[in-house]
Amino acid sequence: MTQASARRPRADAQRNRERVLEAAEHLFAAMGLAAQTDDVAREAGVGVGTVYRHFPTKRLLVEAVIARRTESLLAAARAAIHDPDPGEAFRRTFTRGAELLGRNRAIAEDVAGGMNLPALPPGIKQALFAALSELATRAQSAGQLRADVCPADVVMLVSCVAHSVELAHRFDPGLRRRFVALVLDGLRPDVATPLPGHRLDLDDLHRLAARRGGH
Amino acid sequence: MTQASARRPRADAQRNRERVLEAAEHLFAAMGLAAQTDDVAREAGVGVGTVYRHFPTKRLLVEAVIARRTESLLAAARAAIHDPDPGEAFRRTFTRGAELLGRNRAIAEDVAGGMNLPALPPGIKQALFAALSELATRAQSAGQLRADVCPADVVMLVSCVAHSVELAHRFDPGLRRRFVALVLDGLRPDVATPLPGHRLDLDDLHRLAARRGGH
DNA sequence: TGACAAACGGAGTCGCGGCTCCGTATGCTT
DNA sequence: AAGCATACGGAGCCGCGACTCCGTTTGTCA
Repeated sequence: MTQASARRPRADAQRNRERVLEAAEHLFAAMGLAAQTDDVAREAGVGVGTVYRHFPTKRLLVEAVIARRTESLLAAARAAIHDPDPGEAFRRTFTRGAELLGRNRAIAEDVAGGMNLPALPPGIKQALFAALSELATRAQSAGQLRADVCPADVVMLVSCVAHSVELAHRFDPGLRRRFVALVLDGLRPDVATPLPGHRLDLDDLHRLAARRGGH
Repeated sequence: MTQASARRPRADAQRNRERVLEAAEHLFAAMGLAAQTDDVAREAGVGVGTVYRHFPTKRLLVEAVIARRTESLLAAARAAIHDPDPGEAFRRTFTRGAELLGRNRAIAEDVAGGMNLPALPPGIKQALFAALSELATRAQSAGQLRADVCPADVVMLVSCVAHSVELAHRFDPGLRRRFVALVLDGLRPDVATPLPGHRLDLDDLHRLAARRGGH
């Protein structure tokens, strides 16, 4: 068997890794994915080489940042599943997610542009979407969410909220909140002009993504 | 005064310009703005140099294509202003616009990512947004559209529809239609949880865009 | 039909941004 | 304190895609 792991990393390495993550969080939140690795390095007071040693790819750095910023939302979403008022639980979680997106441009861009499903092993994004779907289904059973939306619609709406974050950034911060309010109104069970087309769940979404991705 | 214009351009030049436009329309519709100028040239059976002689910039080529594909929608939008049923006129025009976006990936990307307001002299995009705002206002006066949405919201919704086109392309064509239906439901006057924040009209939007653009 | 302006083609340039390489510095262990 | 693995820095590389330049071709007009 191969000589396994890992004595504890050197102190400066650990410190620098933390600095890089913090710099990346700031820059990505403020400038989105357009922030360059060199900028992150400068902000962290570190050379580019160091950034790439800790995060061999820009994508990996981005995902590390997203993971850190998303954990508590995932916890909240999972807790909300047992809320006695499923409609409210869904709306609260949806809104809270929107606010996270509003606070971090890079996460918004990532969710808007990709929601690219083959993410990290832990798969926080998938977990979040799964929890949100669960919340939606419960709200539907309670008659507090229109019955004809499906998990794929919810994912799409989240992606559109992420898109509205970019617009809000470019024009007016208020736009995002107004959009979320409009969407939630459109999701009420009483309006409900039946939606065209067919329902898709998260698995269908994965399958379709894989097919198109494979070209 | 300077020697003014323009004897008629050479026959091959005219022919090539047309070929380039047509190739660009096909490629941009199918692959979005990711289609490269070299591809357009190849598809047109022409050298890159020729493309750049007729359209000195990729952006100018894109805008020429958009202008061609958008004219008839603008005419329809303007005609709809005099429709006796303003609610229906708004919804029909909104839907028709969404379908145009669904048919042309590049236009969708352009509307989603930029809706960058300083466009060509004719300013087709502005004209379209103006007409759509007018339609919305009339629908509101007739009590067929919630009173608290404003022109900026409508522009944002269009941009989000454009975004949903990308998702539809990547996952399932049905997603766009479902999104449009959801949004139109959210715009009905009877639901109307009041929207947060303040109203913005198109001029505000221009002003804000200019301020941010100037950094 | 000759001559010349107009147009063509496409190899090459250029800027950008992600990433690598390697000579130097530094923390840890003995 | 010496030695070595680990980590650092940042100049430079490389691929990509928009755009240019110039030698060649072609339409037009006298």
